[in-house]
Amino acid sequence: MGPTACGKTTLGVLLAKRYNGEVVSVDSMQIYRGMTIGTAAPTEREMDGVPHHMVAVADPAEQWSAARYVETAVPIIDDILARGRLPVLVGGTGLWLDAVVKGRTFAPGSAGGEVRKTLQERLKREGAAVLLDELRQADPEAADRLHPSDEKRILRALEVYLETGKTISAHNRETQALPPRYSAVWIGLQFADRADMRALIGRRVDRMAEEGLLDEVRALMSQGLPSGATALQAIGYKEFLGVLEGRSTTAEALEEIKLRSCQYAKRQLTWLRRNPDIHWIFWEKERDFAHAFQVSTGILSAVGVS
RNA sequence: GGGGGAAUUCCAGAGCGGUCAAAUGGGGCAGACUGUAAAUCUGUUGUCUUCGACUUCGGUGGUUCGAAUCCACCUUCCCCCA
Repeated sequence: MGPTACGKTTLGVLLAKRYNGEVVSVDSMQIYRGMTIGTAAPTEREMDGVPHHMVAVADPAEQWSAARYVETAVPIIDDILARGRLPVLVGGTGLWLDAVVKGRTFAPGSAGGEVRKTLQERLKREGAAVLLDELRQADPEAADRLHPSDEKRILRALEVYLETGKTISAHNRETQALPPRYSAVWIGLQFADRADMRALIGRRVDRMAEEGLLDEVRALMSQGLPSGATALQAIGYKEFLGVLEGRSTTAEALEEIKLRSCQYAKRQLTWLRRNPDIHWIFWEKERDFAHAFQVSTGILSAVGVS
């Protein structure tokens, strides 16, 4: 794992080939169909004959979530293991990665549910402070932990309580106590110098445009996506949508995409950095896959993977 | 050639004699994160070892107890008339 553009896809395939493995993508946007260019999803050629799972398996109009991902991916991973092969999880969506590997469960509560709808309306009408007070009655622990501006999480915490009668704090405690689902070897990629990462992201975004990102966005929109679709949260798509609608120029959109991508990469690093189990490989200037491959196999053989 | 306007901390942009190291936004940096996570939220951002001290608001002088704020000149940029 690692931030965008760090070379996860390539290294993943190399390792899968070496260890008789199959790649399982852990990426909240690559799961959607028709978003190959903008999410830098692996192409047929990049896959190089290695089976890939959880890439382009979902309708972009659908609402996927971490929980749904886990439900779907775990049987696939188990199947790979049952066939005596090695699952190589490749991805940069931190929450999803942790949820799969560490075996965490999510409290119920559906996105389209009544409870949420009601809460959303109340949030709009009464404000977050009121909901936070209410949460404090049921779950003072969560209320203390949450920032008053963190509307999303206040809402969710309250939702969990109303839906299940159990506080989200209690749920989190229980799920964190569960043993990890898999004993994974974590390998992380990142640039030693942030400027090099930025440069590469810049080049990659330019290439996306050349490869026809605008057409991809147009095709996606012609399917009539709901305006709130999760897929449209993807960087690159929302910006190019603005170009299609004449709100901005291509040049402006490209700058915006580069910026957002760099910021996203930074957030990914923040998430990953707190995982003490990750073996980090640092790129100096250019990405050197031969080197990374060598280091990775060294790490893997040290823990007995062959 | 004549007339007018502007120069502010990384950027944009407030401030228009004291309460200004200087609003606000952006960017940067750091952090959080459990059914939207490529999303969302938070902190911080002149220097120094804290109370605090010190150096900043194009440049140089001046007025004043006191200036980013007033005056003069200089430099650069913009606009208008020729």
